[in-house]
Amino acid sequence: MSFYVTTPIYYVNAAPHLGHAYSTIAADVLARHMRQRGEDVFFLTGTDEHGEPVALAAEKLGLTPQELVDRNAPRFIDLMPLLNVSNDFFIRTTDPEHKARVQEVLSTIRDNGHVYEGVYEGWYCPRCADFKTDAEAGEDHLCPIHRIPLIREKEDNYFFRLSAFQDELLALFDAQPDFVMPRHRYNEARSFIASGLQDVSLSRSTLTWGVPVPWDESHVFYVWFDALLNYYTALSYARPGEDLTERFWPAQFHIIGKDILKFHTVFWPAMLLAAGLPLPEHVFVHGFLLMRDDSGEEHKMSKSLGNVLDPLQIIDEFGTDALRYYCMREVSFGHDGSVSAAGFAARYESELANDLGNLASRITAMVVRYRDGVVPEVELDPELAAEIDTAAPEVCALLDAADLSAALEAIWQRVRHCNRYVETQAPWTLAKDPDRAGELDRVLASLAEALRVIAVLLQPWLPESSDKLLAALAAPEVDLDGARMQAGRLGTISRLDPLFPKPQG
RNA sequence: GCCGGAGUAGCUCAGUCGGUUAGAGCAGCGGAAUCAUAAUCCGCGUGUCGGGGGUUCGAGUCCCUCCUCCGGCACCA
Repeated sequence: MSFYVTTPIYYVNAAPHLGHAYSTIAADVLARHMRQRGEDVFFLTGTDEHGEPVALAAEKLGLTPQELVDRNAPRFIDLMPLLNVSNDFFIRTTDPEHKARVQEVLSTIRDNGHVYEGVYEGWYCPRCADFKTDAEAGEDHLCPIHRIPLIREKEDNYFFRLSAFQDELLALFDAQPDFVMPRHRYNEARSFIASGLQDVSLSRSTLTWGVPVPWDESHVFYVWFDALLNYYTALSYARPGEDLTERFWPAQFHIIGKDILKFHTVFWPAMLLAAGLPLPEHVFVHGFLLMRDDSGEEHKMSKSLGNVLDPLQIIDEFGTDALRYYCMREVSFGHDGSVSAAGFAARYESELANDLGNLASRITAMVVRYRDGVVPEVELDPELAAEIDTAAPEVCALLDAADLSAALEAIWQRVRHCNRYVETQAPWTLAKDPDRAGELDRVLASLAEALRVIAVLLQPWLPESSDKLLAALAAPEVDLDGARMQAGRLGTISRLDPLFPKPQG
């Protein structure tokens, strides 16, 4: 089966921050997991490069918009290997293939009768050269930036007949209760639709930085229509000479943040309906990571506070896996949650270093010490096997629902279980009594195998550490079929350097 | 204002269709062990499950009401 998962495309105007990393890591965990299951996976991320903010920023810097995006896009492209993200393609909405495809799809929507010419009327700031929302204009109709009076202006626009899709969207939501996840986001989206949909502008005539409207070159498409289509257009040109659309469309999961819910759960399905294209299966809306400073105050992430938990610094000091783990572990996926430097340090030390790192360390050390690294070929402890073997199906079920944090917790329960098993079996005691060599064989073999299974299960979250662990066990297979006791072959075990070394001091 | 979510141990949270003495992790206190990155394991909680009322043999779980916090109520990407 095919599995297509996407991240939002990131607006090139901002510098990459933890929020970008969060969405991307989440999608990567899903992609990696599905590959382990043998699915035909395509994982897309990219940058959103059109629209007014880019045009304005470029002007300020004395650059063309294209120069600006060419300068900024690499910051996001380079972020992917840094996070050890396994995306299959990186789309830029300035790609000529994307633009051509956007024009095609939107022309189809027009041919299908869902576009009309109209007049957009709103509060306009001559200094910003832009319309303000009613909320921004406020009751006094002043520009929130310049504090000057706004002018009631009109602009010729093409409109998308969003209102015509209200009933179809409601029917979609009723028929597919998991179209938007988690449930509270589904409610939010549905109530927005039920409250009544208005038509939306599809084009801008005051702006030139965008995809030209093919039937009227004096307009460019409003950036959201161009941006959303990336999920669809990318498949047509990601592989030169090959169109992957048939193979991967529709997507199984769009992973997005809650700030762009409306566009992905209302506009996007309506556009696809208008174009006669199949709809994605799930839009998963995650929450925000709130920064907690030393005084315990919570803040939404921003550039000025970005240094409270700097992802690049974490990667630098503790490695990519530590960042990936912390993001997926600390915050229940789908909810907002607090992150902090102190929280990171606590989880790194107690969970990565002490629970997992030390477990790997003690098991490999004992097999080397007591059996020269050779895992005895004996019957495994059925009780431990039963505990370990229930993990893979549990993880699969949880990840089918994109519950990334619960799945990780399910694995961690096995990590803790293994540490308890070591204590209750006390292999060091067995080792002192030659008559109990058989018992020791069984304990060591069971633990080594359990550790292998855990390493396979953790691969989507901790790809680097999982590889190291499996290398030390001389059992490199990561297919999920192997995530059962005695489903893999262990080679001669070698000593393992600490997976998560503690900072000195 | 309207709609939706949340309020459970010091902290972060789990509690599926209402059913046995309400759970986990962390932090704290006490102990055991020594294979291991001094890591691990065991034991220890008088929690008004936000307040009040109701339904029920039985409610954290359902209904009503009140309080507090958060989100949405559209063209900022």
